[in-house]
Amino acid sequence: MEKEKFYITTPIYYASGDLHLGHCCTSVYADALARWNKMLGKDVFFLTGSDEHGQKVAEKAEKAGLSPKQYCDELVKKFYKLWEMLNVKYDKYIRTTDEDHVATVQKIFKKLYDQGDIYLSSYEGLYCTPCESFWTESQLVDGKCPDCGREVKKAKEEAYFFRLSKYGDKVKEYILSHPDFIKMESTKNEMISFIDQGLNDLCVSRTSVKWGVPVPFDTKHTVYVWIDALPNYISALGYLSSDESKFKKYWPADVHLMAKEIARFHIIIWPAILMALGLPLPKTIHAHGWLTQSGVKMGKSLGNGFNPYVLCERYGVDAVRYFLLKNGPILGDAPYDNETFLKTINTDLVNDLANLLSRTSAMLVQNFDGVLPKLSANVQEVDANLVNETVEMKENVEKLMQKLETNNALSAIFKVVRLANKYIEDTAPWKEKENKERLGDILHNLYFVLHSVAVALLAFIPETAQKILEALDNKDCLLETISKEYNNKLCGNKTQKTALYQRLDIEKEIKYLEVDSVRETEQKKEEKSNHKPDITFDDFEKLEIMVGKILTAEKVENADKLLKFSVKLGKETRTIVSGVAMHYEAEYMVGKEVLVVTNLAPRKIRGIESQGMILYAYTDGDKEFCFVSPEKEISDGAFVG
RNA sequence: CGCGGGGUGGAGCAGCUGGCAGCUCGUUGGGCUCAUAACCCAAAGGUCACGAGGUUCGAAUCCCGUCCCCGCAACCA
Repeated sequence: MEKEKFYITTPIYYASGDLHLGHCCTSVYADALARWNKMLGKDVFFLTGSDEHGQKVAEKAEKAGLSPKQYCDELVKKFYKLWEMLNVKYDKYIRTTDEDHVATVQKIFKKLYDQGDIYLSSYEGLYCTPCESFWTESQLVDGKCPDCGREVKKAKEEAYFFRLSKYGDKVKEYILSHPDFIKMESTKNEMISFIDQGLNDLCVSRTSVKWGVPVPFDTKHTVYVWIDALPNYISALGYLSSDESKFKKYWPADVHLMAKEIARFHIIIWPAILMALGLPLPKTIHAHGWLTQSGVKMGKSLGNGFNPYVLCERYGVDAVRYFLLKNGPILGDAPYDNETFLKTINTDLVNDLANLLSRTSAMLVQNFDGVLPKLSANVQEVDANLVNETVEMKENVEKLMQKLETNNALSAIFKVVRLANKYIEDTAPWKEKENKERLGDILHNLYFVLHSVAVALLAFIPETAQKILEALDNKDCLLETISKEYNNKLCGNKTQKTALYQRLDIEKEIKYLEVDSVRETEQKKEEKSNHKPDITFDDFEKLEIMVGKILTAEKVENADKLLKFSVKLGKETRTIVSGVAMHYEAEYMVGKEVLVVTNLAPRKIRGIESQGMILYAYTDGDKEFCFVSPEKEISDGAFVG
């Protein structure tokens, strides 16, 4: 009989910078699910990889003085290293620069074009010639290119489009008729309402981006991310290649795992592409939440991602894996902070698990020279309860893993660890030194629990689980061993006294980690402190800055951030709109003296003409923010220079 | 009326296909000595945002209204 298959994927991470703890969360999560399903005897295929095309990668490479491919090659080495470090054991690592992937993408593109699902049209927007970039109205700064500050002009670019609009209803219908398709109810609602807003056809090629897969029949275009990155899930299996055996075996995917910000692409665009190709859709898409710090998403763009390399090196892989699988954002968002991380490790892994092994192994060594005695026939109620709970644990974990809930599965396992610690209190083995049979039974049952727990943990924290099995001198690692029958026949293994983890000095470690993150943010600051280019005195002279007195202030309707001021500047009074509603109450501003740039070209904001700009002082991300006032009261209309 | 998520003991969360309010940490008191100052027990602590609102024999859980937080969108000279 053929084995049941299980195909699980992570997203292919974008190769434009280092990975952070959030990426680790997805990958470790996927790894645990893959390992678990292997233990269930399934034929598992676990795919991960990297997305290496696009403008951003090309730019990064240029800055580093490398070709895009060289740049990716270097960066991807770090990715490999991270997954190796975290014991993420994938079956295939796909890179979008792989030749066979490129070939598949081109075939897909052609196929969709030939059948009319991709068509040539034009993309209209505002174009900056030197930067070779299109911008939308709202991206412009001062009506000019946000990158270089130069004029943009309306331009049309020839581009290929995918008929997404044609598939919206079908995708929606599919979502509604397949309750397991999207794990998270909230995500499901969001996606449906997104579809209901109406879908536009999707631009799937660029002529302005050179670093990408060339459109096979029109090579001045490159394939844009949708048709390049998303099909990795099937190109990795050899779809449309000379050998489709893997594709036939593993597709459709059982689980696509990802963080929620890319849910939309996987739930709407990807299924539409698959439908166009006439392929079955993945069974489950699970878009998990984010690790957050004080409510903010943790990521490289914010410069506050905690360094997974540091955490692994100092506390061990399994500490990180355990934390991510237990406290990570398996469903909604989850807060991360160093203290919670350290406490979780100390409490669960050290105090509960490692200590259980320590005390059990110590007693076995002291009283039986480590050799596990046979179970007697005198089973007491406490014994039976403990064994039953352990066997039940296996069933619970199986159910929870079926639902992809590693956090609850781990809770179920550690519940048994606690029960075992309690069992020791209840049976007080140290009082049974004279009664070898009873003492033997107690330790035997504890041994069984430890063994069962270790087996159950193999998917989650494999290194630790393996160490426990070694300490127990036991090589059986099948889930079937978590049973009464197995317990009954256990005996003879020679346990060694083992300390799995050292207790962490939390205060000391917090300091260590803080120092580390301070170091990191300082580096980031330095990188960011690029000053603007020098200007001449003449340039400066062009500015007219005056002291103004705020006469009235009110909130602008339908805009969260805007306040509308009337500002007295000597004889004249002007209307100025400013984006500070998040920082100041309107009433508070009335009567204040502020500095105003008075010769800035007027601009309409939300229908109101703003005739100048009020100056503010602020730090990165507006963490500190204030307006600038003269040191003492001075007549409004006074010049600043 | 833009879209969406959320408001549960000091902290972080679960419960939300309705039936005595639960978990981890923290706090207080006690126990044990096999174990890594670990482990075990007990206690305190919540009118489950608000509405003397609706449905129901019964609501944290379903419906309605209000307030507040957080994302996205809009907007930021």
